Amino acid sequence: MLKISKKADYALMALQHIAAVQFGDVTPGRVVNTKEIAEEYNIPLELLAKVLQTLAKHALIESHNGPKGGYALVRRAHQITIAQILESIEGPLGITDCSHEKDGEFCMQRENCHIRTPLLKVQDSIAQLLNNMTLQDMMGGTPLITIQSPAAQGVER
Amino acid sequence: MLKISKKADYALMALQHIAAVQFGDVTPGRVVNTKEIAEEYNIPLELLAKVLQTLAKHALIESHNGPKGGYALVRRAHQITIAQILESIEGPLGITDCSHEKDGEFCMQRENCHIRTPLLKVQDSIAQLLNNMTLQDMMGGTPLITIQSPAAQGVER
DNA sequence: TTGATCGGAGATCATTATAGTCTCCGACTG
DNA sequence: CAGTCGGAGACTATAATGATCTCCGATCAA
Repeated sequence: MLKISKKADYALMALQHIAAVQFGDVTPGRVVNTKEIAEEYNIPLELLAKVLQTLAKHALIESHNGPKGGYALVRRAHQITIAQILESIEGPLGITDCSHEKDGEFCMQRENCHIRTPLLKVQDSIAQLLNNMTLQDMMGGTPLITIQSPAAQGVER
Repeated sequence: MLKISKKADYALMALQHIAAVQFGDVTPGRVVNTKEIAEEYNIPLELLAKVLQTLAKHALIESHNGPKGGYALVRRAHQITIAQILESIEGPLGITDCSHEKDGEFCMQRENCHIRTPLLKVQDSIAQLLNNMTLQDMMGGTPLITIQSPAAQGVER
C-alpha cells in the first residue's frame, strides 16, 4: 500500500544520477543523456524519456538538444525536494479522493464523514516529511535530516 | 499520489462508526450490521461487506451471524492502529516494489540502485506515523451519536 | 421448526491506472 | 547536412480497483 509508481522511482534514480555526474568529481558540469541512464539502471529507454520530459516541463531539469545533448539540473541537489520530484510525476499528494476536492464536487460520504480531518493530518505529516527531504539526501554521505537512524550509512559511490 | 484505496477508506469509516456505537453512550455494546454502515455513509453494500469480512479475518472485528447480528470491535479503539487497519485491507506498507522483495527476486535496478536505502527510510517514517496513530485518534472526542442525522437514528435497535 | 435476517465466499464485470511501445517530428552540433 | 539528441502524441497490454451477483450456512425469534 501507499506505493509510489515506477515512473516516480525512475525519476528519483535519474535525478540522483544526473546530480552525481553533474556535481561529482569526474566530469563536473556534463549533461547526461537518456540512454546513459536507461542502460545504467535497466530502465526502458522510451519510458524514461517520458519521465525526463515531464521533469523538464516542471523545471526540475533543463534539456539540451542535439548531439552531446541531454539533461542537467537547474538547481542544486539540496534545493530539490523529494516532494517536488514525486509531485512532478504523480501529481499532488493526496491520500484520499477528497484531498483535493474542487468546489462543487463532493464525495458521497462527505456530509457524514468523520475521518476526513484526521486523514488530512496524516497527509500533512507525510507532506512535511517529503518536503523536508531533498535530492541531496539521496546522494549518500549525507544522512537524512528528518529521520534519525543509528547510522545512516552511505549509499556507496 | 500515495493514495489509499476506497476500500481502506471504507474500512476506516466503518470502524470509526462501530467504535462510536459500541463505546458510545446511547447503545453501548450493540453490534452493527453492514447495511447500517452502508446507508449511513453511502457505501455500496456488497463492497462494504467484503471489507468488513476482511477486517474480521484479520481479527480487528468479530462477526455475529443471524438476525440482530453484525460486527463488533475485538479491541478498544486506542488499541487498534491505523497501520493495522490499512494493512489489513491493502497489504503491507511498501512505497517501492523492492520493499518486500523475497529471496530470489530482484528488481532490475537493484545492483546499481542508489535510492533504495533512503526510500526505505521514508517508508519507515510513514510506518511509524501510522503505527502511532490509533482508531481512537479518529474519534475526535465527539461521539457519533451527536452528529447523527435524525433519519439515521431511526434504524431499529 | 421454520423463515427472515444476518455474514461467508466465490465468481464475475467494468473502469481506470499503470507500464511500456511505436512513430514521427524538430532542434542542435560538428 | 547527416547523425544525434530531445519533444510529443498515439497506442497497446496488463494489472489494480471498484463494484456487482449468486449461492451458501449460521442464527434467532415468532
